[in-house]
Amino acid sequence: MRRMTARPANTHQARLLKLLRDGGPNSRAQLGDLVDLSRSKLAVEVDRLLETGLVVADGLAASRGGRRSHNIRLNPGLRFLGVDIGATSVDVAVTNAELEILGHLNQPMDVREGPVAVFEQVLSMAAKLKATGLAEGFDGAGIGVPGPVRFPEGVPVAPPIMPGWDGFPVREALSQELGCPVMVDNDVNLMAMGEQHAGVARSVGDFLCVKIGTGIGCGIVVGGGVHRGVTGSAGDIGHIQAVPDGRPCACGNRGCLEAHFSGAALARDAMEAAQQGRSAELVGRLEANGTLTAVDVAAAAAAGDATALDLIREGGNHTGQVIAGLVSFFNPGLVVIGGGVTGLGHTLLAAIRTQVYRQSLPLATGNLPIVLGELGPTAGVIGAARLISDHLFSPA
Amino acid sequence: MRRMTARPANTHQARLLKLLRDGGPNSRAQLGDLVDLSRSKLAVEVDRLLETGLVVADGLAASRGGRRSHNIRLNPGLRFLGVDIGATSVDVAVTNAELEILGHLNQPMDVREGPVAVFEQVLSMAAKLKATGLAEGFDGAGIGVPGPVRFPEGVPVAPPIMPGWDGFPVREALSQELGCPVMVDNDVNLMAMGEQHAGVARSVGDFLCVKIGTGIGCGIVVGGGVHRGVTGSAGDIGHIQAVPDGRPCACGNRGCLEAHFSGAALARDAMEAAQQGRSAELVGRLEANGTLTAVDVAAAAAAGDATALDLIREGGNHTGQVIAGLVSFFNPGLVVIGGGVTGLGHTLLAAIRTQVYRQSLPLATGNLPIVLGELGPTAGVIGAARLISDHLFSPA
DNA sequence: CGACTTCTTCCACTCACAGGACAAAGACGG
DNA sequence: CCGTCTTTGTCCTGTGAGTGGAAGAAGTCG
Repeated sequence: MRRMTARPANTHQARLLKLLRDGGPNSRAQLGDLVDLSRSKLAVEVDRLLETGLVVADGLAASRGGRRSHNIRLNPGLRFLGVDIGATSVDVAVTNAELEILGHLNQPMDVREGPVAVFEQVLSMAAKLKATGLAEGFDGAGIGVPGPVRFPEGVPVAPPIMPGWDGFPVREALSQELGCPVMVDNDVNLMAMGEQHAGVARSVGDFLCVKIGTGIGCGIVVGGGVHRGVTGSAGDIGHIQAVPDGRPCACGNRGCLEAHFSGAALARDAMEAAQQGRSAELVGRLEANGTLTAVDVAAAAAAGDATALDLIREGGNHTGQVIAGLVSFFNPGLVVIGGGVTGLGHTLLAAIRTQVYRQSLPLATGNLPIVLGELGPTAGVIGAARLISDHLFSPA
Repeated sequence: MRRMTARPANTHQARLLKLLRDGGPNSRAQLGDLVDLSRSKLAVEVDRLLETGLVVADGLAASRGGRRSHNIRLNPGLRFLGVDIGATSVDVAVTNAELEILGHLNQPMDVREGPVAVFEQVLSMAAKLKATGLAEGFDGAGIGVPGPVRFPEGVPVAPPIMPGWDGFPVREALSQELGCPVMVDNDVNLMAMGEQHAGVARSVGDFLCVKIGTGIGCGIVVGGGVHRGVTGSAGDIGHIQAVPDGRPCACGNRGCLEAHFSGAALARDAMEAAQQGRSAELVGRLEANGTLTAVDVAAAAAAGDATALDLIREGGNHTGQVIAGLVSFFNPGLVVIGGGVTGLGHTLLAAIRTQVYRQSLPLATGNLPIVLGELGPTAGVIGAARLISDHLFSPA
């Protein structure tokens, strides 16, 4: 199949495409109700979109009491590739133009192996998805990396946990390999966009999305759009001081949030507790696997292990304290907690909530939901697909 | 003089008005270079603006090598009132349409006397300014209050330091009294707008403006616009925890930034130091005045008093620590420090800078200026004038 | 089967705007 | 002082976007 290179010619077409993406197939008549255009104008723009092949006619809609309207949908052959590169694993998914996931692969991998090795992996995963017949090619790809990105160019800048990626032309390289447009962003921002598109943050204009994985980051959505900051490092809350004169952190300071709570810190704490014999549950798991990760802590907590619960609670307290500050500062309408450690679930959430509700002022917390992300590991890839579709569904 | 009630009829007119406000009088020809409009279109819109009286012709411009162009300027009779209600004083200023201050009054006053008393004061100050012949009436007024505001309605909500103002219809009441449109905002947001319009933040799209007065607040500018948060309490950083288990704060928590550093806290610390005889300078000032304020500390520091300098440094450290967190989170392009205690000047600034540059990551601080505000006590009133002019110079 | 709805297309009309032609006003060299 | 060139302002017409009415197409419902 030939890939679509068409782009909407004007804002009306862009608007229609986004309506069809977010609301699914729709009849011409209903589209007319949604956009404020005359029937004639609407017909012209829809016809042009049909010509470009971006949308297709799709039978007749149910009658609303008179003549039946024709259905319109985004071309069902359109395919986006969503890539979410985490610190320790890679997610690749294929979506249709409505950003529904058609196929999804996950593979453990260390980003520190460098861009070349990771790209090889990503491309082979993409090829595997293609081989299942889900796609014959991609109309666009979004990719998230665990570090700051100079957004317009799609290039990571000074990423602490992924040395070797600094300045690597991710966007250009991937675009070359895949032969389609590519957009690059921080993985946390993509998670926020994912939850905004298809998760708990639908219809919220200002919210924070805290991702607790190997590190800790925060997606900031202001007025419906992601705030990236002047150098692309906005949301980098892992190195906010949570404990004065606390533990040393890889960044050179002491007491950073990330040093006290994150997937990595939690694993370290669990190892320590096990070695000191403070938890039979953790000792057992250490002996079984030879090492411990955040997943083990989650399992131990689920089994009622007091030490594991304490670790999670303490981490939640630290995280909650930092979030409380951000809530006072930013006054969001929603806080989403996500990332690899959501398995820690309600113990973590409860600790965070307690801190935030205690420390922030009532006006800011009064009507502030603090919830777990809804999409789990798919948030990132959906956000990635959303990123590239936002780009492609905008006038050239 | 009859007041202008006209508003721009379309975005082109709004654009022209803002250009004339921010860039001063200009020739028709130069305006043509600045806005991307055909000469015919420009002429039509300028003519319409002349008809409404919002702008006036103003002689001939210098020749650019051919026929001389006609100058256009905002009606020099337009008058805006800028009101900045602080915790302990009130500023009222009259500006022309270019937001230049024509007259400015400042009066000590406690907001806790309530809205009725404060309004009486404000109106009498406005009348005094009118009496000097600066204005015969006002075309609009902006007003800042030291607490959260439900912006669209112009009503304070749950303001901690100004009980009695909760829900008071500031906008409506003042509009009634003055007979002109009024907009209300948080005083810190107005300070940010002031520095953005005429101060250090010109041409910066994303910045933070930290105001240290009786309390501490922070104006947040994102993409050129003020971020107010979902309940209007964004920027309320005074109650972020700066010292775990620190001093008790009026809000019920412990260790809030405001409890450790602010005009009020500084005065208290100085009193304590004087009573313990730790500083001859402060003791002298206490005996002379019967009490001590932040101004005394500033004076003592300027005289080289070690205790005063220590107090300022310690406060700066706490403030800097909080700001460091915000910088990591928000990644601004500039941080402005302002408010009543700018008299503490470079001692304070140095302490803040040290903390921020030490604690935040290089990518965020690499090219981040941290500077004192340029406008001092006029930032608020200029911001207030800017607020209402933005409103009036937008299509109705 | 006929009256009423709803949807789509067609067409004439309005309106915003661009851009060229031309006149007005000044600069500048001779 | 005069002619030529440049810049500015005005007038006018062409074009393309967009609206809204009319009429036809397709259905529903009693």
